[in-house]
Amino acid sequence: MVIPHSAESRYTKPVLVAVNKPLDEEDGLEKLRSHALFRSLKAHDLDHLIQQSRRLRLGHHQLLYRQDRPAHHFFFVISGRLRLYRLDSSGIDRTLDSIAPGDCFAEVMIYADPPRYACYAEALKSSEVLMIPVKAYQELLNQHPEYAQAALRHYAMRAVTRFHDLEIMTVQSARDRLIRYLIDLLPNGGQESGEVELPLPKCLVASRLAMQPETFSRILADLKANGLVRVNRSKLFISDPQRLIAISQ
Amino acid sequence: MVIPHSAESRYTKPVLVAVNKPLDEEDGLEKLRSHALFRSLKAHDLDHLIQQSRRLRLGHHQLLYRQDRPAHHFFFVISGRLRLYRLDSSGIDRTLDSIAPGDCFAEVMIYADPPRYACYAEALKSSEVLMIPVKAYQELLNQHPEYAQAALRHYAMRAVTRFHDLEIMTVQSARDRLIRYLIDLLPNGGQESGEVELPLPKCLVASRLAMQPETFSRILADLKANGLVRVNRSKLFISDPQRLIAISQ
DNA sequence: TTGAGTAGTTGACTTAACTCAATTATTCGC
DNA sequence: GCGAATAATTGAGTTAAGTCAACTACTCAA
Repeated sequence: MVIPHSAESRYTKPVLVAVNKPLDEEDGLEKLRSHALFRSLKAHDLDHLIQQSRRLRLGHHQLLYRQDRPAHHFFFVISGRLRLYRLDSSGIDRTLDSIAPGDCFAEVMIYADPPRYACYAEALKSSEVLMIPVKAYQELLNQHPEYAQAALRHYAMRAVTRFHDLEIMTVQSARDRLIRYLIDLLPNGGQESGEVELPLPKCLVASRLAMQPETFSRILADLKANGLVRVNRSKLFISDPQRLIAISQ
Repeated sequence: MVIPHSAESRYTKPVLVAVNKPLDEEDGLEKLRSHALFRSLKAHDLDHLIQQSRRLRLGHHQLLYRQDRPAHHFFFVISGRLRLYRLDSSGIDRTLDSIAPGDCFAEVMIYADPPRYACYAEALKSSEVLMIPVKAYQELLNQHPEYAQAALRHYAMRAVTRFHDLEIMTVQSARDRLIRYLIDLLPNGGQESGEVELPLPKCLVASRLAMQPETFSRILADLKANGLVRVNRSKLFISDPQRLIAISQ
């Protein structure tokens, strides 16, 4: 599936707009402080890191960075939502992840010299991110090696998350992949009923799950017809996750 | 697909056999020294770590560790080959990775308390591994925080590798997933022709690529009939990777 | 508020991949 | 080296999911 807007953004230089207002509590400073990567940092060190960072505003569908370009920064999402995707030689767009406020991201091929981004990152709606220089963070780690522990744990966890994503994708039927994807969106891993919001537009969830939008739509319609989910735009109410899990086998 | 031997090993306590012979140059000590996680270590520190580790021999299909069990060790492969897989509630076995001599592994859910393995690990043939206590490695990092840099890079790279694996799995056609998998096995990323050896038996490569063994066999037969690959047991000769890439779009 | 463009749905038809079954190779322990 | 067990291949029939097309429902920007 070729997504028009991303094919277009491929040829658009990202013009990044800085926001000069400093980060305040309402802007997610609290979320930043409590992020796994930063919560072990002394206030003074975190402040210094923030001072070396820039706050950016991204418009709807605006490109933040490109696959294979040198990666001098990583990012913290203040507001909005982004998606990570890769393009292959035929221009097919594969959505691989979505990023919510409070997340920190940038898949970087760290052994390349210079390190390069492993994917494109694009805002799904108007968003704000904090652009943190890798160098500044590395200097901080050099000065305070005890901080590296948190970074190590963060990356180890990320590797396991991707490993889990990979497991879902080895499920052969489109229907079962979708069910497992929905269950994973539920807070307690499907122990109790709940409402989930799709982190991506439906056509991109379909891309993420290696199926056509039509197939996604039909599977969801079928689950709805069987009383397994109630659908309201991008919000899905799952009344009985266990029943959903049961039919996926 | 339920793989008989793994369903069986599920109920078999892994009886790990220690090898008392110390690691020597022929046993992959050189490979261990040059591994990304260890090459920055001073000889003395690495020796101490090895002394705290145990060398294990694994028989064909022997289970090394189980998903969700406490993870007190990680592993370095001296010889043989292992696979990582997960089992779901219906007993379906999903092969997610294979591990070769010289690799270091253990996907660990590090935020769990205690940390737990994120998958099963099993020897594909008789193998030897070095079982390294996580505690010993962590103590080493505490004493020499500069070593954490290497670990951080290793995990960051692992996350990117899994991200790339995920990308392949978002390819919708079984044929194209197989082609991309083969291209990735080639040394230069498909720039030049070469022979690749499947790191897993064909039925497990099929599982890894979310297809049936029959489908795998038919696709390979078709590629062979079109002169795109020459097949000799688990060795495949790919004479023109670019042509293979071209037909996968 | 309107209209253009994108996203989502549904139907009809086609095809890739699955399933089941039978047969042939391989592997590995004895 | 033999024989049982597992892995791989091939055929035939079925089905899930893709494709193409038409239509509807949003969204966003002028």
